[in-house]
Amino acid sequence: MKVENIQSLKKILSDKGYKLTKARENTFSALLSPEPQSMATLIEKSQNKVDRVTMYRNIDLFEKLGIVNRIYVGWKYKLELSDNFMDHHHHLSCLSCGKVIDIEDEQHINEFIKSVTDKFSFTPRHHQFEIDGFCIVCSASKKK
Amino acid sequence: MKVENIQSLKKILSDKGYKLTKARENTFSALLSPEPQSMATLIEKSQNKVDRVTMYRNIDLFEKLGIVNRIYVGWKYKLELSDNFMDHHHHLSCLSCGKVIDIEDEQHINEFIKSVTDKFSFTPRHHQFEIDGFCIVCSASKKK
DNA sequence: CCCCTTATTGCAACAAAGTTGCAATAAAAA
DNA sequence: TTTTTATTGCAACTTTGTTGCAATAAGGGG
Ligand SMILES: [Mn+2]
Ligand SMILES: [Mn+2]
Ligand SMILES: [Zn+2]
Ligand SMILES: [Zn+2]
Repeated sequence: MKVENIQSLKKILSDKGYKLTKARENTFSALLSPEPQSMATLIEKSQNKVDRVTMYRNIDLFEKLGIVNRIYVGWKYKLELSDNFMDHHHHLSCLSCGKVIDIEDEQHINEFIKSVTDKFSFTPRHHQFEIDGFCIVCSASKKK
Repeated sequence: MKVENIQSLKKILSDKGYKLTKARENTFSALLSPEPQSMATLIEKSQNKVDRVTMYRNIDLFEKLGIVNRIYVGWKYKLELSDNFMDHHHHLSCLSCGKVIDIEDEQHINEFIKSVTDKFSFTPRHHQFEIDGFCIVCSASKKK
C-alpha cells in the first residue's frame, strides 16, 4: 500500500471510515525515512506534536491498513512505510559479531511465497526471512 | 546444541566456566515443552523457584551458549530449546486475528538455506521465515 | 569433609514499553 | 452552522526488562 502524499493517505483512511487528523499527518511524516525506525524514535521525532498513546494507536492502525510494516532487527521490531508491495528483508545474521548480510535471491523466495500463500488462501503483505548463525570470520575463531 | 539431561547441561556450562545451579536446572525444566514459550510463561512456570531477574539472566546465557533459540511469533519473541540442528519456524501470521499457520514445506527452504549459506561460508544455527498478512477469514471480512 | 574463592542469586528500586478508561476536542457529514 | 462520531490527550496502570549490591551456594583444592 503506497502512500504518495497526504491526499492519498486521506483516501485510504476515509475509504475505511477513518478520519485524517493532524496527529495522523504527523505520524506519517515521522515515518518518512530511508531506514526502519523504532517506536521510540518515532515518538521522539513527534514529541509535542503527537502523544505517545496516540502514536501507538495510529501505528497500529497504519499497520492494519497496510501503510506500515513491522520488521524485526536484532531483538526488537522497527517500523517502515510499506512503499513496495513486498520489501525484501532476507538476511544472514551473525550471533557473535552482529554482522548482517543481505540475501539478494528474490527468485526462489517469491515462488515459494506464492505457492504457500495460494495453498492457504492467505493474503500476504510482508515477509521476513532470517538465518541466525556465525559468519565466516566468527566461525573461524571458535572461542567464546 | 542439544541438551539431553542435566549432566549434559552441566558439561556445557562448566566447559565455559559457568556453574550448574538450582536456578539453572529449573530454567531448563521450564523450557521443556513442545511449543516455544514466552518469557512470561517461563517466569510463571518457575515462580517461587526462580526469580524473574535470574530467569532473564539465565535465558540470555542459555541463548549465548546455543541452548535456546529466540524466535518471533506475531509481535513478540518466544523461547525454545534448540534440540534440532535447525528447527523449522516458517509460518503465516495473520495481522488481524493473530492466527499462526505453520508451513510444512521443508524441501524448498532447506535447499535455499544451503545454497545461500554455502555462498557466504556462513554457519547456520537457526532460521525463521515469516509471512505477515491476512488469513482467509479476515481477508473475507474487510474492515476493522 | 571443610575451607576458600568466585560466580550466582534474590531483592529492591528503577527504567522502558505498552495499555485502558474517559472527558474534551476536532473531523466530517448534514 | 449544527450535529454526529471518531479521535485525542491525559492520568493511571500493567507488563517487560535492567542495575547495584549484599547474601548465598557451587565447585575446586587441601
Ligand atoms: Mn522478497
Ligand atoms: Mn513451523
Ligand atoms: Zn560474525
Ligand atoms: Zn485472521
